[in-house]
Amino acid sequence: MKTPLPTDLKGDLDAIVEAFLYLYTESRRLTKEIAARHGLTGPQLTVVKMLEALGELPLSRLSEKIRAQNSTVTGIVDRMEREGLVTRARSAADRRVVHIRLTEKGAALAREVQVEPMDIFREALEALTAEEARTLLRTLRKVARRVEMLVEAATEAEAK
Amino acid sequence: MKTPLPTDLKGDLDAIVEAFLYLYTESRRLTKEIAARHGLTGPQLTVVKMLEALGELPLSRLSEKIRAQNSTVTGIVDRMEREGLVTRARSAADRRVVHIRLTEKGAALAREVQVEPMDIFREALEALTAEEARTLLRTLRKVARRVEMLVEAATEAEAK
DNA sequence: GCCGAATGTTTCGCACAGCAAATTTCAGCC
DNA sequence: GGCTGAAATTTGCTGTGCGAAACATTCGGC
Repeated sequence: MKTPLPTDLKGDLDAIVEAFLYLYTESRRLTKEIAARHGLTGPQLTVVKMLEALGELPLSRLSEKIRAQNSTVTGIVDRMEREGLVTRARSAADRRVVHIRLTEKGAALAREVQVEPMDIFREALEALTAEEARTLLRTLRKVARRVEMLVEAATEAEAK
Repeated sequence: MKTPLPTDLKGDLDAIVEAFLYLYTESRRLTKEIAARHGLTGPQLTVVKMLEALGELPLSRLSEKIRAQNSTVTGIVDRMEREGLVTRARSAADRRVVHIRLTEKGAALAREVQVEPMDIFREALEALTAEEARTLLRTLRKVARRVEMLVEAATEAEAK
């Protein structure tokens, strides 16, 4: 710690966590609302946008991207396929893998929903000055690096 | 804008969103993992810690705190009551309201799980200087206010 | 003191998310 | 060919989450 000032740093940290949680849950709630307006659920909107950005993807790749298990994603894709939003196609190169791709209907929907997840958050960020944004980014990155370290330490401790 | 530098502000904002999401999902994943280690789910751990900090709470108050509907919280409390972690008690003052309180078992569990939700995030925040923390807080608050405004604007537009 | 509105909670029905374990199909290797 | 491991799916289960409706209670007004 460079500046040990123990003033009411603790209070500040609590407040940061609170603000952070507010921002996240609110952004997420809105995303869900937008998704619902188009007959989608939150995760489904995420998938649609992911596929729009990256083109077709093996299911496993998709699972990694949205941080879920294959079996979970299988279910999500099932429901989306049922709605005619995506198609499955076995890979010619490796017939174990299944490529997920947007249908025309899915692609149209993706274009229609111009809002990306977390968009309201992004929009709110525009109230910041460039200076503030840069500082915020630097700070968040610092915190992120620290989280990474803590995570590593934790997983190592587990592999005791 | 004090510093109009429109350099690659957009890129910065994207990076902020990314870092933000990383921090959230990672913190949440860890919280869930810790909760699971003690036979709890994520929301249940949140409730336990909330009650530990605030004492008994009306169910509605609890719902607000964890940002969920009453009907959702009823379910969560049901399961926790089944496990003997909390009790319900009708208020004497207003017999409509139900106070949720930790049982001895619940309180013991709360003491045992010293980690609060988002704790790893909080821990990572300690890598910041007091100065940085204060700036971060100020910036997040600003963004939060902006989100609030956007939310209000959106809900008003809906009530057209 | 009664009535209608408001408040707090629960019930019900529903759909999705999410996981683990077991299974199937396939690729690559010896 | 037989083995091992990877990719995806199936199955079975639990929890989350919501909205609508039901219910009890309280409160405000008259």
